[in-house]
Amino acid sequence: MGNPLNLPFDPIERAHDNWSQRWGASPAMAAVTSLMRAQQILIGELDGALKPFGLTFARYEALVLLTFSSSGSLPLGKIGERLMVHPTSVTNTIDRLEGQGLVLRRPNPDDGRGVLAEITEAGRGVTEEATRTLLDLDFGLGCYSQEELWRMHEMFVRLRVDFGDFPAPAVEAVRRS
Amino acid sequence: MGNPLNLPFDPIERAHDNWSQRWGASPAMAAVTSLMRAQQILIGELDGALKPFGLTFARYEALVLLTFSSSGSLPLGKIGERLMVHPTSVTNTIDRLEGQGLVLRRPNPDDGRGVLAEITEAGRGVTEEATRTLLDLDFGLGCYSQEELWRMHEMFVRLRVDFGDFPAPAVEAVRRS
DNA sequence: TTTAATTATTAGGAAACTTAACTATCAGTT
DNA sequence: AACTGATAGTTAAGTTTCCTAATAATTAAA
Repeated sequence: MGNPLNLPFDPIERAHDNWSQRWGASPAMAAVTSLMRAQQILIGELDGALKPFGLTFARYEALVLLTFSSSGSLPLGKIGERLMVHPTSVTNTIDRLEGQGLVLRRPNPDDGRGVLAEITEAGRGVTEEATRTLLDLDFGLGCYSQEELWRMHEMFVRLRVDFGDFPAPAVEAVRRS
Repeated sequence: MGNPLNLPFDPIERAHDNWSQRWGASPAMAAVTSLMRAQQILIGELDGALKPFGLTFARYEALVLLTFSSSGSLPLGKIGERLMVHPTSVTNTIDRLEGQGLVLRRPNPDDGRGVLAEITEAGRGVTEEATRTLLDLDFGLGCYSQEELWRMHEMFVRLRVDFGDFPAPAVEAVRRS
């Protein structure tokens, strides 16, 4: 359902109009509904673009994260923390990437309980190609200007801080607005 | 993973900083990543709030849609169209709601192939209660002002139009900004 | 040192999406 | 009137991500 709908009207606008008559205008209801749809569209777009590489956006993010590490490897727990996904999802993600030869598991020398995921050369290659593809796509957000994108990002920072992802950033970090 | 992360830093900001060093600043990358996280937080919040009613946000939306209809019933296909979900997901959603006694299936008198989902009295009651709960929650968006929420909504309208959900709205529809 | 916490995996299940095949029925054409 | 093609809904199999809970191994703290 990431596909074009081609409806003659905006179903969210119409839902909100009906909603207003019973419960009063709720910009929050309109915003949350259209945010959900936007996410659905974008994940469809990104996953579609990554399909030729055998990747999903989640798996792509894991690969990119590994390339950021100087050793090319990270404990699985760290990966989950950084990507904000559940430990069982990390296991699954790394399972797949390992099966594709883009990553390999090694015991963590610093922690006998732990496991490192290490990106392979093939993994690095795929990451580069996939990144070029996504950049060409503007990550699906080509209809926005740079300024709008930063504004959107900062809008979400507020939400994420509010829900306890991390402490409110220092003021200088909001310079780009 | 809709839970608070309580990290000492913003993992998305950090990822973007690393990203910038290799591929250059990409506000689109930052925006899409934080949008995904925002969606994850919000769906967790909404589903959590609806759990006491035995609902998910998707099932709640289906109920609300039915209450909007004068007859309290709609063909399943229409439901999928309005909620922008896949036909097989509609079948599943209505299966669940029917199992809970909130909805019942009837043959569509106007189309021998079709099926109507009709909301029950129990369904109407649950919808009212659930709605009050979500309104109290501001749909998880309590950290924004009304103006910001409309701006956010309109931002997503642009994306949705761009991806062919529906034709660009007339200018008067953007009056609230 | 005993206890408690952490790391990762496994298993079972929910929810939503995808593709594909299938039944019925409708609608347009010849 | 019959044939063809499209539509409505279901079913099935498989993917993804989440959840809870249990487990084994190891580490850290009391």
